[in-house]
Amino acid sequence: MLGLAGMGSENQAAIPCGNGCESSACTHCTQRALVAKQHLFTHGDEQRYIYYVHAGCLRLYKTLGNGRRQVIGFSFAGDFIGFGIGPEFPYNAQSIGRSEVRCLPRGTFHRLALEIPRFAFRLYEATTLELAAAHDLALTIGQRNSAAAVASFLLWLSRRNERRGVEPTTISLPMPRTDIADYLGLTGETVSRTFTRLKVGGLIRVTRKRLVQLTDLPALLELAEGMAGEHAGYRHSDGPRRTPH
Amino acid sequence: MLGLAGMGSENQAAIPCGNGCESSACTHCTQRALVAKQHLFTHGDEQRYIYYVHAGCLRLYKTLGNGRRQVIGFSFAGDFIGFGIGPEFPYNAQSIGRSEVRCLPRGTFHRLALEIPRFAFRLYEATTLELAAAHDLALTIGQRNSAAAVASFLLWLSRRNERRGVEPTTISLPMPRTDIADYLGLTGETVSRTFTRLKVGGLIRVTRKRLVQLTDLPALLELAEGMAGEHAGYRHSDGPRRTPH
DNA sequence: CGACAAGTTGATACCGTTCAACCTGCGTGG
DNA sequence: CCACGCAGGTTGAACGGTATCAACTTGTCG
Repeated sequence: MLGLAGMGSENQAAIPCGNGCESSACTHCTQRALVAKQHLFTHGDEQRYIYYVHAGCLRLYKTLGNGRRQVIGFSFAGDFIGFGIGPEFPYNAQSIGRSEVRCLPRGTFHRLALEIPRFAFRLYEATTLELAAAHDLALTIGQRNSAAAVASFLLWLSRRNERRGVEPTTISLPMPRTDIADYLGLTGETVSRTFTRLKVGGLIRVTRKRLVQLTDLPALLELAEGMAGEHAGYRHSDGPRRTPH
Repeated sequence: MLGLAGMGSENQAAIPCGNGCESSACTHCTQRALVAKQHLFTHGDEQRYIYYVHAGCLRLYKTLGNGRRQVIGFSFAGDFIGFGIGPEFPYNAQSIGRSEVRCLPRGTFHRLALEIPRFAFRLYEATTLELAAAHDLALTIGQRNSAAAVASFLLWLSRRNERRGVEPTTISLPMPRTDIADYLGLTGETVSRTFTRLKVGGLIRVTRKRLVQLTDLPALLELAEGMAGEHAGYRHSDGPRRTPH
């Protein structure tokens, strides 16, 4: 019903729009193609549409007055962007490479929500999943060290693959290192260094810079929880420490 | 209508329950009194109720395998706790001091949502506000240094006061320093040091440890945005630096 | 009052940042 | 087709903000 079937991502709300976006909400939708680094919208823009990513990948981010940037999420094909009720977008959405989005007029979207309870309930559900993802992000940024943060990032993408029936140990990273860094509250250099340490530790294998193979999932899981045991491949530097961070 | 009037907090969804919780959702609600440090629920508990904080203050937090804790929010009187659709709570809710909550059976809550579109839409709105707060938290933890983080925390409480018609320059902190620390991704010691630096800088005045007066809002706003100008009271240590953090 | 939790302050260590140099890969245009 | 250019990525050295550990002070509640 409604063409809003299930959820896909835990990061961006994902309500697959059926085969080709033929849901009732999509009746009057327009398309938009974006080139690399082009913004779909920026912080403060009037919220006119809710977007559905048909192809490509976007980064969602907020900035501070001094220019520092926090990536708050990535939107992949099949994800929705722009749930929210304020008059303006509270963050920026920018295409990473080339991408294609469908624009659903906010008005009809919300009218449907008020007419059809199940529809509104689905919006509630979807937002709830995004909220859980945002809480996980806070946990990662605030409490995980660089290794744990990168590990949990990779595992997140792995679980995402799994949910979509894709091989969960081979991961493609559409985004540059700096995006991963600004997502995890680190710098590009630190992310790069962490990748190589995971690599020499035998936990991952990197090919073509945007392709990663997870070769030791149990170790990655332990790392992500901050339980960097002595047994497995990865050891932080030299000598054990009390409480790393 | 419905007894669900407006929003109160940007942190926890706040739909004031009217005067005394006489909304239709509250028809069969039960009460629960909590003492200091008592948990309302913990991570993994079955989600049976949605809670309404009638008095007191709770901390919501998640933990890592190694024991590190991330506070993801504070729930004050008038806030709701426990929106979400999964079978289990994805975080812990613990009373800070003494508090009192009303328990709304999740089933009737969701049944109402499916029967009454406006109700479901309100849930969607409320969750959306929580999501924005979670994104702000990620920005704070990931990109603000300790001074900026504490400043934005105080300003958040100030705005909260303002919205409730309370004096926005006098702030009470029901939570201990360690909670603020785990909320901002810092340690209690760092929070304490930051408070005293703000104090000697003349930006705040601290009385009785849980009461703060904001004596220089413009400077706090600049600090929170990372634009620690040379003019105002607060200067980080000695000598200017390129990009602090 | 007395005990214990919470908060402050100090000394030191270190993880991640910063700055810088270099490498790599890919798209563009001569 | 190769040369060039440049963004993205890696690696190194040094600095510094924050964590850690520890001692002490303050506040609070029974």
